[in-house]
Amino acid sequence: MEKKPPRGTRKREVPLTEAGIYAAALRLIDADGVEALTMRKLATSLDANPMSLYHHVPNKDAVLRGVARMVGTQFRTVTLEDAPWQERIRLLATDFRTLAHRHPKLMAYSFSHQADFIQPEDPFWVSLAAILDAAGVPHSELPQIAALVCAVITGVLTAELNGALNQWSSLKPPTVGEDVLAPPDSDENGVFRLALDTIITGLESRLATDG
Amino acid sequence: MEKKPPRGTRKREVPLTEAGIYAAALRLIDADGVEALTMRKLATSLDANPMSLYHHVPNKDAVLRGVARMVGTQFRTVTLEDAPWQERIRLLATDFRTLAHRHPKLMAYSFSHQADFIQPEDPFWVSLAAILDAAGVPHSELPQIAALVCAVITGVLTAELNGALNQWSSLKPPTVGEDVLAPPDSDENGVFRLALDTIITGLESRLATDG
DNA sequence: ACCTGAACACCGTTCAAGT
DNA sequence: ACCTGAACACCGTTCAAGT
Repeated sequence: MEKKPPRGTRKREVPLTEAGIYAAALRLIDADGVEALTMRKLATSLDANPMSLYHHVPNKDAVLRGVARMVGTQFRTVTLEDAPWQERIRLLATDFRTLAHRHPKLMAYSFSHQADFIQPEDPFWVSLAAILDAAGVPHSELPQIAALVCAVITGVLTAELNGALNQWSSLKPPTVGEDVLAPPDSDENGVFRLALDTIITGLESRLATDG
Repeated sequence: MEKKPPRGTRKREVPLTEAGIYAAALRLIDADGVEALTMRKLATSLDANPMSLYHHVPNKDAVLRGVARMVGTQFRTVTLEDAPWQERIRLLATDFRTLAHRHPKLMAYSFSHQADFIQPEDPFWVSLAAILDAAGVPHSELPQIAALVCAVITGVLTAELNGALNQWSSLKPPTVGEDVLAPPDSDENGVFRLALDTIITGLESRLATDG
């Protein structure tokens, strides 16, 4: 048996690195939320002195941006060149949703606080542009249409992640009196798919009248 | 000329009240953002001791919720019973957008942090439910459809308020090389209206196939 | 009833000093 | 080059004491 060094002086097995700091921050965020992340707690979780972090990262905001970028990089989707664009956009959206569900606290934060979370070189944006192009969206309209799709997807996901979607869809229609109460946990999958189908149908009809 | 009392002991003309605290908080939020709001600064702006606030308000979170509720109460929209539901939903959305533009920092915060920001008795929700009912949405689907409309509107507004919409819609399509850069400030009005039109069209076609 | 000063347990970050 | 302790300028909130 080795003797454990006294608490607080235990040596790190791994040297402090930028990537290691982001990974530890992500663990804390997944567990307790972005607002509970503290440079001091982050350092403690790495067995480091709080001030040591500042040799690898300029400040807390950079940590949050770094974590968001790291997670964004993990996004993967398969490209189905031959499938209809409706199917492809559905797949893209659900793949993105899967990532959002893996790190809900971080993603909810990123959607609302980091306007540059989705970048032009990101696979999400590249795929989206390719799909809309394949669907026949004119180049002149493509940025606006892509922006609208992004906004709708992140908007519905935000509402889902923070519970608003669930609350709204359990409200009974206020005009009638004899309805039963909605089930305690209404189907969020359903509302997400509904939103997706609705904008896809809307885009379909826009493309039909254009061409 | 009256002699001003020395700095820091100037007497309040108005006694401290819950509503007065919310109003002062809103002024600070409009000016500097939610994250800059501090119980201590809030007290200073009211010429009060920081601790005096706690006799009218339980804590900072209650202040934020109170401010959000106060602003939410200000929402007004006219009811055009006779207009087609497409027109009515457009008007409801733009009225809501007007309110969001009046207090962008607070609304962006509320959308992402307060799942219960839109409540069942709020005029926004009541109007939305009435319009969808008039449009012929079956009662059984109404909560889900209303939730989807809420999520899309708040989602697009969030993206607009935090600048993401503008950034996304200025990205040039990544596949082509010879495009000119998008104009520095692309038309957000346009993207908002585009999103609105797209979900309205999507809903239209869903209602058509239902009936 | 309403207000207040002191205090507690935290923050992020700077800086001079150590190895 | 990397780490660290002390310190600074803040936070939200509790509590005992004042009027």
